[in-house]
Amino acid sequence: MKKPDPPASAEFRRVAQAIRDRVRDGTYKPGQRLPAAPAMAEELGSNRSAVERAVRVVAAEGLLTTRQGSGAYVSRIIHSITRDGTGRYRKARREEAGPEGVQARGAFEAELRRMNLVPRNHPSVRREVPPPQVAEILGVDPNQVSVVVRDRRMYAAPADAPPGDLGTPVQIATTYIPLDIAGGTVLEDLDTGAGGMISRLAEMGHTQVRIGEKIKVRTPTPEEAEFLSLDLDNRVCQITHTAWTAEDRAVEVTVHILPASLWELSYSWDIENG
Amino acid sequence: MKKPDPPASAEFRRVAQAIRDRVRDGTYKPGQRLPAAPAMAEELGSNRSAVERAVRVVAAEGLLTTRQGSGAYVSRIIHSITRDGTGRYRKARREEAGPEGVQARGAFEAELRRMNLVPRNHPSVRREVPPPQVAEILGVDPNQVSVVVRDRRMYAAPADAPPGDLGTPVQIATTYIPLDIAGGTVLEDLDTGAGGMISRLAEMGHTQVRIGEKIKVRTPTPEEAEFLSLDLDNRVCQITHTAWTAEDRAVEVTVHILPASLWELSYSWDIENG
DNA sequence: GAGTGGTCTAGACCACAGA
DNA sequence: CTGTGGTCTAGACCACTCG
Repeated sequence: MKKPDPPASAEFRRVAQAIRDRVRDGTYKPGQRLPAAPAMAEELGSNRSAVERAVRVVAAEGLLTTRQGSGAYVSRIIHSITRDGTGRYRKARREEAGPEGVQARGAFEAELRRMNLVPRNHPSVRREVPPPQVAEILGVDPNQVSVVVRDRRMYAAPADAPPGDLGTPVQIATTYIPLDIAGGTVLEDLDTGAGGMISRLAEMGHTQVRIGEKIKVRTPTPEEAEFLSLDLDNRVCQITHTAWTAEDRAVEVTVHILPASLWELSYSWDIENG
Repeated sequence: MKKPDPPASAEFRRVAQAIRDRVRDGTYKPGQRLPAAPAMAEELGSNRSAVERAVRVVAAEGLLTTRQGSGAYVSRIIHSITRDGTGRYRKARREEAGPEGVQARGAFEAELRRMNLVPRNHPSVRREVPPPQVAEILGVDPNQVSVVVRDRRMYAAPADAPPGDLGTPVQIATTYIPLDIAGGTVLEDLDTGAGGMISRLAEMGHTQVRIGEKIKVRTPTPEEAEFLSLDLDNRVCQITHTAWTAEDRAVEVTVHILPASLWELSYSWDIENG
């Protein structure tokens, strides 16, 4: 049954909306493969080009992921995960956190459990030449190996997934600490112990008293797109997180890369009335 | 001089990068019209379809704006404006703020001035039935006219622009206040006086002591796209800002809609070490 | 009315996935 | 090897802007 009648203004948007609707109402379920483009074109009374373009649009919004040669799939996570920026920095919460520190746990984990998912982590540690903006914040040499880099790739896996299944990549968190602070300490170990980095830094005399976060929305780099299985025209939130000591020294910078469609960011604070 | 040699994987991406480069290096200046698609195709050794698609991609990133029948233009603002979420809520700053309150002034204005721009404002006030999520936060009836709505459309104009030229739309801010608080008060006037809404609310016994903001990145609605002159596949940040009193009553919700490519968000706070 | 971007069509080739 | 998405091509029509 063709449908050539309407003046066809923005046919691909009509198809895109049909796809969104089917994802939202569960006709297409998370993880499921969509019908091939020609089939869907037939079904919707359209043509392959329009369907391809529609899929591109919806994929850029984060609802679909395409894999060349294989098909278009509904994203496994189609609702937002909340990242509570401020709430995580309370001592009570920090003490109950696991080895990988505050960021990986607490609210984030609870958030995922509500979706029947569990967090997985792939940490790594190395020494490196810092990116220029990070070097500037930390006040270290941008041309030398002057920072310890703690890299965490974070996933969300179905609660019943086998240990080998990492699940969906949801975040890249890269922490930079000046080499003269972290070099040769437990901060170069994968496991930093109870309370994580923040507690260790405090024990070394670098107690954090103030946090700043800057948020920028942009397209992912090819590497980010690859790891997060995003299209190049998706969007990521880049959060540059900086921790200062009472002496106003920046002791830690963490850059978080989050698929923008996957997350909701939350901050809260008291007003100074003095 | 054609360039048909390379296997042409993602020709439109090559063209898109060429356009980005020319915007970044000033070959195409802010506000300037780009060459027509066929001309640009010739110049870059490409074809109209590839150029159109490339323009679409770069426009979705916020660097270009297209006007059907007229042309593609470099966006007037191609660098980020910073919105400091937390810094604006200090009493010192509030007292020096103008009539439209904290949000419209302070850091935002300073930020713009550095780009040789000045803020312009189009406020309006009315009573309305609140959107469901707002009604839930404020605890008011979602089916009745139960809130006062203060709407501000914000622009950035060149410093030397005539008064008639509003400049580039940069933000929509919609504030909702329960009718039983704001009804019949100065909060229904366009000008709320020195210190703005926050000070007036405090004087009425609704002192704000805690702020929460939730940030979501999404595609704009057609109406938002229209006002902000965005394409439908751009992105906006939707910031839902809530203010609570000491009695834990939400007295004000403001929804900010910002073109994501135009803004950088910033938050900072002290860590509780108690 | 001429020029512009927006869209659609139809067909073609490629790279990749997976049986 | 077949089917898939990704892309390119070339031409066509439309809606809109602007002189």
